Amino acid sequence: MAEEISGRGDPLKSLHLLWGRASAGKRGPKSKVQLADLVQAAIAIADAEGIDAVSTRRVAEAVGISAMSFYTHIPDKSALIDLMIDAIAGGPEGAALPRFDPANWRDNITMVATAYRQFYLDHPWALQVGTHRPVLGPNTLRAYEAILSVVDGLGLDEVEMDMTVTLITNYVFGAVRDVARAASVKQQTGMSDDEWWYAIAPFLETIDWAPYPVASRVGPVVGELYGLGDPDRAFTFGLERMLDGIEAMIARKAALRA
Amino acid sequence: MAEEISGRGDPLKSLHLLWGRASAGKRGPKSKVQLADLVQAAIAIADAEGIDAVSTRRVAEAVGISAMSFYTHIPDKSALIDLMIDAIAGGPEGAALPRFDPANWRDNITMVATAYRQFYLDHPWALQVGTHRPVLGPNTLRAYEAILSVVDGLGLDEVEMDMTVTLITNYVFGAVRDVARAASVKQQTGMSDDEWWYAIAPFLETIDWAPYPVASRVGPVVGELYGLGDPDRAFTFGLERMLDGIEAMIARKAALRA
DNA sequence: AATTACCCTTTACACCGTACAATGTTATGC
DNA sequence: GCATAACATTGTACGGTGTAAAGGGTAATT
Repeated sequence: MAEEISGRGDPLKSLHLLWGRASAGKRGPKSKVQLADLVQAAIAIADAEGIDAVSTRRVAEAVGISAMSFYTHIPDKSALIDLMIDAIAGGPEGAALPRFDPANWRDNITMVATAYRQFYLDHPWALQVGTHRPVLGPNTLRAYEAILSVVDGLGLDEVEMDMTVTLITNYVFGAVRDVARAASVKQQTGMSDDEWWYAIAPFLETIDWAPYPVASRVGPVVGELYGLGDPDRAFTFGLERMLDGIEAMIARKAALRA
Repeated sequence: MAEEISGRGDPLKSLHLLWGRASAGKRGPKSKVQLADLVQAAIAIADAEGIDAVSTRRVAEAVGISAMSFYTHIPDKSALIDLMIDAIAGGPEGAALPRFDPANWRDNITMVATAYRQFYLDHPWALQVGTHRPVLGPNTLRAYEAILSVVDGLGLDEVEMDMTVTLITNYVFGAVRDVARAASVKQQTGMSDDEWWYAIAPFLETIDWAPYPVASRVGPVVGELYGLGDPDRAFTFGLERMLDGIEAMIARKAALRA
């Protein structure tokens, strides 16, 4: 299994585990470990060494059970991934959602987008998990509720709200990918960005740049100022453009109503 | 190797292969296969069955050489991934870049963004490849040149141009992820979205939706109209918002100059 | 003719996810 | 009290992965 894909196994089994509806097991011997132990161990491994290091064998060993005992608690690896995703979506602890004042919608979106970005920066391995089919766990749902709330009360209809949320999450996902991946690539290759550029620089000088006039003009300027680019600044820049675009839509709808 | 990461092995080896500077081998017997044969075979497998199905053994077998013979041509799997990415970045055939008229910049960006999206839709496995460190092959560079060109001549400085390109590519990447992933998930699970929803629907009715008021209001409306959502419409919607945001920036800069 | 450089191959290792069967443990029904 | 059903845990095994190591064959160079 090369790529981790959430929602791969029997969806119902994952859902039952996500919502704590596992049958619990009355008859046999007590479990040596809890479901949450396995999930936390897996997250710890992923945070420390990346998602690649998370194998069923390693997780089982980490909590002190044998490789196959893992499957007593979790039906397959994709269910483990689902549980990991929902667990980290919970954030540090189940804090109540703040009340968002629509009047400050720009600040609200900025706050939510930044938090969403931080989520991925804290657990960059989550980027590598395919989440087309949403992990419908309690924490994931709460995150969706939060981001929907910040576009509520702006005069948008339901479909526009959903598409605006999609716009925001899509942008954040794309924007965080580079910076988070940087860490994981370095982890796996043991080579920093600077070392990498230094290694390939001599070769780049042998390339004929004539077919790439704009790139050869822009590239050096950007590189000199920011190295590989300043992810924080690029994120803020893109977010501002997006907010301006959303503002134009809100203004247009308000004008229509007047 | 669970996740494919480009630029993992010796960067110089990949670069030499990308630019056709491989030593070619004068002394020994003729190669039974060409480098391009291996790359094309790997792409065919990935297009048909996803990146997971691409293993060095299968690629070697597909072109008629033994498993280890693969390593005569390509130093390791990450180099193969690099070559695959650059090969598909070339598009159908090396067509010359169109001249972009800055006056039609909205159309230009739309065209490039749509083409970039189509690139991922044609080869969804490319989404799963970590590309933090760019694959600096000729075709990839040409694609970067193209997208930089459409933000050239708009009155932006080099850094703004780069960040605008980043904004666009980030959005497209995020936007295409869902729809492309849908195909790959279905491929791996053999379950369509409808089947999936049908399977989990009974469970969803047992959930207490009170903590998720906005989601439970928006979700059904969106779902009824579009099922899991209309990716094409969502893409266009987000792109329009982004263009509006870029337009505001261009106007502001023009006003400053006046 | 000898050497050298190169392509191809077989074998092997350590890892992966997990199917299967066996063994041990506990709460329940009689 | 005891048989039984339900459960947890375990070792073994299979087919897959990337690739290191070593050896055999072939063709151009010396």
